[in-house]
Amino acid sequence: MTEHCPHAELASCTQPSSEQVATFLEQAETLCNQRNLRFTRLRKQVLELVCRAEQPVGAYQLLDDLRESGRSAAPPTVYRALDFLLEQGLVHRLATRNTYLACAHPQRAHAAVFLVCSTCGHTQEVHNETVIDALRQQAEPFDFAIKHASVEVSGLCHRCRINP
Amino acid sequence: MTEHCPHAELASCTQPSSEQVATFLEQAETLCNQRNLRFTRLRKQVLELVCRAEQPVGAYQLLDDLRESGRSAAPPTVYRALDFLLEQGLVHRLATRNTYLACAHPQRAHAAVFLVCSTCGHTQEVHNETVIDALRQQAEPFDFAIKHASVEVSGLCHRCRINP
DNA sequence: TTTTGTTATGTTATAATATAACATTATTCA
DNA sequence: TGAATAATGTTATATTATAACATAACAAAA
Repeated sequence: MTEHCPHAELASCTQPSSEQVATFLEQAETLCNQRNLRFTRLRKQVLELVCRAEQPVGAYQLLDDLRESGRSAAPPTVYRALDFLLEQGLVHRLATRNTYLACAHPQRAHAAVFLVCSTCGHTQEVHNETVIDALRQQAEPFDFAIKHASVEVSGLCHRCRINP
Repeated sequence: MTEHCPHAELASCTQPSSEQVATFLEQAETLCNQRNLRFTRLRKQVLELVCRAEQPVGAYQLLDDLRESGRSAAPPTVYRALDFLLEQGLVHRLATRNTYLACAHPQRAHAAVFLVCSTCGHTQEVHNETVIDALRQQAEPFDFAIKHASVEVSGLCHRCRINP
């Protein structure tokens, strides 16, 4: 998921080459097989659409894309596929924007932080244990058992800072 | 915002006494006056409803509440009041749940973390610079200028852990 | 290989959340 | 007072997501 990013030289982004998409889809398929789950044509197609999107994409955009591809589709078509992909950690949902993006590291479970540019929408997934460690520290005195953390940071990306 | 919380002995929660609500509303009014902004009857009423809610509350629940109170109201009525209160830091919005809650510390700007119990909905606002520091650290190599961080942790609260 | 149970998808309808656009009222301040 | 600005009222509609039930595809046992 690295190559053609228009904004971030420093790291991965959401506009991968065809080759990278193919690799990612293969990884996803392998992972589903290992878990005895069905990586159906629909699920694969939705994941591919999410991967190819330059930026986090909305469910109804995916619905349009599916329909353009000739498939008959309604909202549940998309949401069910997304639910599956979310459960398997293959995509993430940005709650602050109601959009979906491919996971940068689907292999292993992880806590992710998203840096979302409020100008161009470019979104960077970053991983680092310090944030989740800090959250665990904060949760502890409340005896709160963390299941999932949604950490979405909005601001200006490098490119938009330089060239507003 | 402390007294009657059914679940957390350890800290503040969203079910305050009438007295505490009154104090909070006074604080809000003072703050608006200082900023030369109008703490109108509608804004006050919406803030009071948010304060009195036992848990983070949805916009359409607030709409119903307003109507029950005899006021004529439509969705924009609520959303405009909420937008104002959000801008002034008097309420927070939980993006993962589309709900709103009174800010525990409206006096000063701050980065907040929300511990949201996925069983009972009880939500704890906590403050601590370690999380935002960790985020700043993560954003720096990307030259990303943070404007706002949405940090929402779902899991089990103390009470629901003990008494499931 | 048919049967049977399970999982996935199709389809229609609708719920839940949020905003656009324009009219009216209230407030401020010259 | 009157003009400008800010807030609210009102109607309509956009956007995001789910419920409910029918059909199809698949898997595993009989």
